[in-house]
Amino acid sequence: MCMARELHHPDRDQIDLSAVLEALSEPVRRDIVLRLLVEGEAPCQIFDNFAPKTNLSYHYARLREAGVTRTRISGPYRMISVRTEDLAARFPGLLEAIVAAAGGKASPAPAGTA
Amino acid sequence: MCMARELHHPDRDQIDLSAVLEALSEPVRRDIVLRLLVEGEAPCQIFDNFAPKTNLSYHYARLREAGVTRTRISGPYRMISVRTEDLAARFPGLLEAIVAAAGGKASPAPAGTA
DNA sequence: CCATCAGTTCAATAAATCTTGAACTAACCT
DNA sequence: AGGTTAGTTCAAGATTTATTGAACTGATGG
Repeated sequence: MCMARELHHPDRDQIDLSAVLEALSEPVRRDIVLRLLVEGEAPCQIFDNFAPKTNLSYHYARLREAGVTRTRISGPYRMISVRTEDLAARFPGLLEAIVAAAGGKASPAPAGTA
Repeated sequence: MCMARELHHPDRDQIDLSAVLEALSEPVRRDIVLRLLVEGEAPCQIFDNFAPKTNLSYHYARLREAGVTRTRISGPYRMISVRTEDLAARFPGLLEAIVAAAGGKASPAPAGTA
């Protein structure tokens, strides 16, 4: 019913390993993270060709609630970024290993996005 | 209906990142892997206090089909082990990072198992 | 104010996952 | 053969996850 002005993000210490692995086990979510690591902070719309909007919204929420991403409201946009420092502090090397593992077959690099 | 004599294991090259992450996102399965890394190859029964047998059997299958573990039939036992070399070759550093991340709150070390 | 744009929430459905009891298999022991 | 042990398969229910259309919110621009 309400659209919270401040979105919930878990504290660094509360980031749960199961939640992170689960979040990153989903290909669309992993592609989002991969792309964000290249782009840095970005508006959500850069992912509009990854899936229908309503589905993306669901995936954003899962990533955010798992502590993998941070979402900031900036005017009409949601700026999303990976919580690299928090993840590195809590689970050293984990994100790097997953990114490296996914690197070979990363996001399909849809035409007209670079 | 049939109980295959040879269990199916994916080839090293076919181990899928999503499947591995998904397999290791489950706490019971992660605890099994953690314990196996300490014990080396072990009969399944060492996990009998982790969960009901029928449930363990399900988790063994998921780990095996994801390419995380290998199961070998030895007389009346199933010997299970982690495919550390295959995982290291396919996804370098991934298993180590997950183990390190889980290390702090590893298996509950149930009494009378050491 | 009205329209639009970015993205969410709701509701409903489909699909996958988890869990367990009951019945089973295969190997071993006496 | 009969009994035991190790672990699986089947069937069914409970829970979770994924996906989508419709309706919404909140900010911006005419």
